[in-house]
Amino acid sequence: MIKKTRKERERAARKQLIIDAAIEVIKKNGFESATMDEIAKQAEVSKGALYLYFKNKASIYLAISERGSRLLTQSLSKILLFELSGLELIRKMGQAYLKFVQQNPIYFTAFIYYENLISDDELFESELAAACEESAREAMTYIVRALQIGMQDGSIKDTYDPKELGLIIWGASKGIIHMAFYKENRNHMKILDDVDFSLDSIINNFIEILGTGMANDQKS
Amino acid sequence: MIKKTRKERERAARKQLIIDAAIEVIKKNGFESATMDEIAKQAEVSKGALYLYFKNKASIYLAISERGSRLLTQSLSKILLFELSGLELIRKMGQAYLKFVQQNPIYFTAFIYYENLISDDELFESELAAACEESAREAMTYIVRALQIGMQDGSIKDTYDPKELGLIIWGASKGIIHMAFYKENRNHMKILDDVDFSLDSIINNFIEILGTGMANDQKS
Amino acid sequence: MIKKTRKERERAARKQLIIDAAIEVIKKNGFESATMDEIAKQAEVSKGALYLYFKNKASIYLAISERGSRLLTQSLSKILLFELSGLELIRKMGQAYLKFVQQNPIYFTAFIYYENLISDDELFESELAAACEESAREAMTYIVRALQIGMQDGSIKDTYDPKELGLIIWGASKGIIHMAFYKENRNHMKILDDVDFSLDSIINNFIEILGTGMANDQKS
Amino acid sequence: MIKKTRKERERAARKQLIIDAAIEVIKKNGFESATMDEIAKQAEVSKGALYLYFKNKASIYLAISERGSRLLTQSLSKILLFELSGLELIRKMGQAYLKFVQQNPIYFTAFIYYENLISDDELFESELAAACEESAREAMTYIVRALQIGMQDGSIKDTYDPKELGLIIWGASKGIIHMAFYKENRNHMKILDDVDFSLDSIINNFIEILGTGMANDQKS
DNA sequence: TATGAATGAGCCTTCATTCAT
DNA sequence: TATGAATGAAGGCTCATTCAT
Repeated sequence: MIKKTRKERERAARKQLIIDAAIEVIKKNGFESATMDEIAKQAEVSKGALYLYFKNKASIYLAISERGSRLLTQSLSKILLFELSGLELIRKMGQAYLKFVQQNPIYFTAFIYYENLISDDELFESELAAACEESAREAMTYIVRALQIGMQDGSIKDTYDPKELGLIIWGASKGIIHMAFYKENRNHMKILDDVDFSLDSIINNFIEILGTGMANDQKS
Repeated sequence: MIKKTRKERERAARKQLIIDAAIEVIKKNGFESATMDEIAKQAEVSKGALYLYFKNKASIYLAISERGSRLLTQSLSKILLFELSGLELIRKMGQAYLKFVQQNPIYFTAFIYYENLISDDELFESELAAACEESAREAMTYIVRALQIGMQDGSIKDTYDPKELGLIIWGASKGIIHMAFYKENRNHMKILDDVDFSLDSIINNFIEILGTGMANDQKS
Repeated sequence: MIKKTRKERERAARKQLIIDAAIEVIKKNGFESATMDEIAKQAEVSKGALYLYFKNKASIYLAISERGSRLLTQSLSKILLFELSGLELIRKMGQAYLKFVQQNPIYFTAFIYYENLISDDELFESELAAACEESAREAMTYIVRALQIGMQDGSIKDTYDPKELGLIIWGASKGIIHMAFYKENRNHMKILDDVDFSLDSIINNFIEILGTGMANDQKS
Repeated sequence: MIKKTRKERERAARKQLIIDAAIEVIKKNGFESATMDEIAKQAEVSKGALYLYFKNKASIYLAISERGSRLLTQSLSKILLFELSGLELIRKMGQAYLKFVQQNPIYFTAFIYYENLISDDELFESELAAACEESAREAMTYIVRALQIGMQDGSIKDTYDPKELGLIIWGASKGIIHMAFYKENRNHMKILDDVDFSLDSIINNFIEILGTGMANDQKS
């Protein structure tokens, strides 16, 4: 029994090493130009071995996405442990998202690439894709939970459906962070150069706006 | 002089035809699988001619992005002509953005693809890339103008820097619309399946939240 | 001594199991697409074990041929036991050949494949190849015997050399049966579609022609 | 008009050159081990150019078969021009078949390989495959014609259906010649070593047997 | 300016065989 | 004897780009 479990562990560990290697290679040249040869070399493994652990190149990329989704979702899940108001939880989640993307830019790129990959039906029906979707749904649930908490503790309006609100926050945050991400990692996107504010400032202001609105005097 | 100008006009027209053809091809199979052969055939032009008008394949893709940026920016520019409050202008701009993406999904995909392309420095320094950036900056300016108008007419809080606020709106809208786009065009992204709300509802609510905030009773 | 013999018996038995497995795999997808992995799995044996019993993949294929040759030869050998005229024996042998191929199409395909394999000198000099050749020679001998019997009992002309005649019968039968085989097993070979006659009819007529000739009135 | 025709002629000529090259390569190492690289090198053409003229590796092989079928059929067709009895025509056709195979062994191997190739449906439905089938049918027709002539001039029994008889002759000849072919081209097939008779003798005797039968006194 | 045939580097994937355990 | 993970050479095919005409 133990023996089998050890084998499985080793196999899983090897898969992780390959994913690590793939990430390294992608960091250098991007997703499109990464080759199986390079990944194999980086992983110090034969090219054939890659196919022992992954069905094909796309599967490796999917696995990167899956790991990223999992890590991000884990990080969000821990925020719910804090004793904070719902609004504060949402704020913390936004910050966690930003931090995650800043520390793991490759995963964010993978998320974007993922959306291309799963146009392929076969891939879409794979276990890994299912895991990605499940992670995303889980992350979404944490956001909705925080919103529901906020609606109960009075920190968040209860005039919106929490699910729809969650979706809005999710999508908008992704957009903001995507923008922030490009500002930090590439030297293009000149629009961003006109504005000097730090990303943290932008994110914080974004969350504040989400909270209080940008309209003046909305009560009167 | 006139002769040369006519030649230039013809050349520009031919470029547009090639871009049209490329868009048609991409519509069928996506960016990654479009080939120069197909584009040439669709444009009813020889493959060699493609290189007479564009430096390489990436340039064609860049040109698609550029055209998309220009069209979107034009559409935003016209909104400033309306006699509306700043907040209303922003709302209208959001709706225009959504409409543009819904009617021209290919350009939106091109924007995303563009971000990949310009990792290549040589491309980044091209005229086309400059035009893209310029369009984006222009679009951004229209948003900032609308915000400034709103701050003057009192419909928008003046506690934020209009540029930063513009950036936030721009990024967040892009995120929301990206999400909406995938929900409409692909049948994956299971998170979205849990929520039934129409895109219009999501966008409108997003804009409303931007306007009024989602926090409850923040004055008291 | 006995111990060793048992080991040998077990080894031989295992070889047979592997051959069985290989045949099953080949039945599914043909010779060219059968892989050692599949054969090992089908044989419920490790891939490494395959190489304990056979030098390489070609050897397995050779072994299939060898078994086929042996079975066919056995079936021919039994015909000599009948108390029939030489001509009748030949007829019976032809029918036996047809029956064998119909019941064991895989062996027939293996014979054809075998002829490709033994282009490789190393393989050609193997024990298995020798066994194949020996079986074929044996089968040939049975045919020649039948012919000799026929020449003695007067049912077959003695104007031909029995060996040469045997060769002719052997080759021609193989051709007829090959054709018949393809007609049954594949849906191509459109020439065959123009003719409706049953295989049995063709074979029987072939044997009759061999016997009586197709020329008219050759005596007068 | 002429210009287009010339292009087409050049294209056809280039195709023939590639087929020539493929034949050369196959002569050296057999069908299975010939590679596109080698064929390209032999044809003094880039690998990519191969795919300009042929869809596939299989298509090249098919084209070899097609050329072989055409040549053989042409050679058979000319025999019908002779003023001979039907039986003599058949005999001449047999000899022509043998001569063809002796002079162009590669085509004969191609015929055998062809039967493997067209298991693939897509290939089977190709134009080239249709041409092969058509050639075979044409060859068959010539044989049947000769038989019909023989039945009219009294040189061949009219008790058989000419089509069925044609099929029998076709299949049997192929078998004999296949055997003869291996005897000449490979150094295996030890059965054949026991018999010293020349191929011509075997073929001639085969045709004679077909004509007169091997049975003694078949009238009584 | 226009053509499209030709190029050839490059990629993913397969699979027979080996070898440490 | 048995395993099966690992190897790595080999192969078919694609396609952006070039260049002779």
